[in-house]
Amino acid sequence: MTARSEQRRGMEIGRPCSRLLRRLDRIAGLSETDRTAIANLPMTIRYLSAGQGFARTGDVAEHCCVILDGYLYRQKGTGSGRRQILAIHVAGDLVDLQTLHLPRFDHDINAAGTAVIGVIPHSCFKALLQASPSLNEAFWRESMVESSILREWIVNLGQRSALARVAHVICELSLRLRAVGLARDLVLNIPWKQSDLADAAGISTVHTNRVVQELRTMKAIAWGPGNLQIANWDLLCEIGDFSPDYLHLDGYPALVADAQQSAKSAIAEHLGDRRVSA
Amino acid sequence: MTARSEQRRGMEIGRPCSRLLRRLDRIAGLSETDRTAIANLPMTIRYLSAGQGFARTGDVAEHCCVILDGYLYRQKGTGSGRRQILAIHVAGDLVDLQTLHLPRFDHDINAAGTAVIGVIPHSCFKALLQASPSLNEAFWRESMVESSILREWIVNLGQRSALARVAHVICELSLRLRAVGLARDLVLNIPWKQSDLADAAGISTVHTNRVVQELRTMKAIAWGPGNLQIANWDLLCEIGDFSPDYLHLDGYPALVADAQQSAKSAIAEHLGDRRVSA
DNA sequence: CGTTCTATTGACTCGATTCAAACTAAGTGG
DNA sequence: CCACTTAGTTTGAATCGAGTCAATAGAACG
Repeated sequence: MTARSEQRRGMEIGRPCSRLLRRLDRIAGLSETDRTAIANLPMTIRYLSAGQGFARTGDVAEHCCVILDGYLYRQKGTGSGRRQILAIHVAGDLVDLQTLHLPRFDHDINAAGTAVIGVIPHSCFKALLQASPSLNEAFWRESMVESSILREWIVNLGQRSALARVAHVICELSLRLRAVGLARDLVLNIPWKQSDLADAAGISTVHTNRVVQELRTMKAIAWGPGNLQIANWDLLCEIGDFSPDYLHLDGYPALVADAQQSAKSAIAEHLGDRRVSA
Repeated sequence: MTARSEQRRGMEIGRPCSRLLRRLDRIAGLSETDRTAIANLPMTIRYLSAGQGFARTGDVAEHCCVILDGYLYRQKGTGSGRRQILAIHVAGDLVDLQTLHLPRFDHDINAAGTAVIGVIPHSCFKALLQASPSLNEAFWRESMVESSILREWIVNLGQRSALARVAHVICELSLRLRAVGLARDLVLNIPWKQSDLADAAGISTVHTNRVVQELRTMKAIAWGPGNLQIANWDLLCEIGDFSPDYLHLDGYPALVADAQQSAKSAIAEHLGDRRVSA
């Protein structure tokens, strides 16, 4: 574990649910009661090592979890031994709301890189939902947005070229991180291998490499070890046929505009290249 | 509109929610109160002509609907003018539960062939959910199963060959129909064009045609105008890498076994003649 | 300093797309 | 009843995007 990730981690643990709160608040508008209810949820902090499994197909869940730091991803294997990444979850995401109502897992959940999660028993969650109609509503919304993202992934995998798929995944990840206050400067901290990106985009590892190189050549991204910088947000969106509607970030008025601002300064700062004004 | 579909329709309208009830009951076990509550939902019957849109991207929904007869499908277009079918809904499905919590559509919903739906105002639905915890639970489950299906589609589009994709879609459709008492004999009444199947499987129309022919040659299916017969269920499942877990049909013990039975008798009865009577 | 994991490259192959044309079935109207 | 239309299916040929296999280059690690 690097010193940097330790530091990040320490920062986060101080206010475990801050990112979750921020999001729910923007989505549904929480009352003071709701906020304290969430803050007081009995939560066990758990550290996951890189790639460690959190749930496996067939498991019966008795807990939900909040991601405090790092990434979790869902994956499913095929009969022929391939795997597909189904969803990527970032800090502040509530993973496994669905197990409240469908406790048996039909896919795996793993950590991408090291991650810190807060584990909360189902019983507490159910009590919370019954007690607060507004939280109930907020969680419904979260679930529906998750479905919406799944649908966009279907479009991505079904209709777009390899280049567009990869660009799209990066755009989404970036915007979702910014929605919880991360990656403001368009630099994403990603512990992903290219093969992970490949399994998310449904293309081979080798081809992913070629696509990444092409995105680099186009000066749309810069990919260093452990972090990925978006060098040209507009261009990346165009390549990826990305439009943020499906994320339903209604509560984030200036987020997309922000992105363009940051993109411009990022380009000015880091590259000095002017390839696109579209 | 053919005489036959009129007849089917007439049958169905008599007990509008029977398929829905059947399903919810198996999923969650309904009380008598719940059953009457659902049966008494104020519902406007609406007939959709083939291909007619029910909702369009950007619409703000004030109703949910139950499919009484026929199929509805969700679709989304890309920037380059292609479209992807995101989900297929069959009789008994509750479409748009999500709009209760996320009223703005981020995709279109259309009828495949003619369809009959029951339209129910959001307000009535919300009242229902508040009044009955068990129905609330049942609808949560329905939503979660829908998500699970979306995830399987992601796997399908991301990792499987064209042949497998098409086979998989057919397997799923067949099993979901049987779960509401339709297509018992493995003959699916489908008003689909091959181009629809193509957009669901994320492959071109021409290639879909070749795949369909291959499935025919393998004696896995027989596809006549307006109906599709599964000639060899086991084979089709194998080709499509299909395993029904993700449908969470826990309440349907003998369904899959049934399928094999019906398959055998269906083959026995119909093998040889190609235009099967529904 | 070798071991190991990941990224990169090159050559070859193959599945799937595209374009274009022919064929079929089912209306439609004279 | 037949020519005309239209929608959908089927075929063929050419092309291309992406996969596979195999080897090399770097980076990280103990």
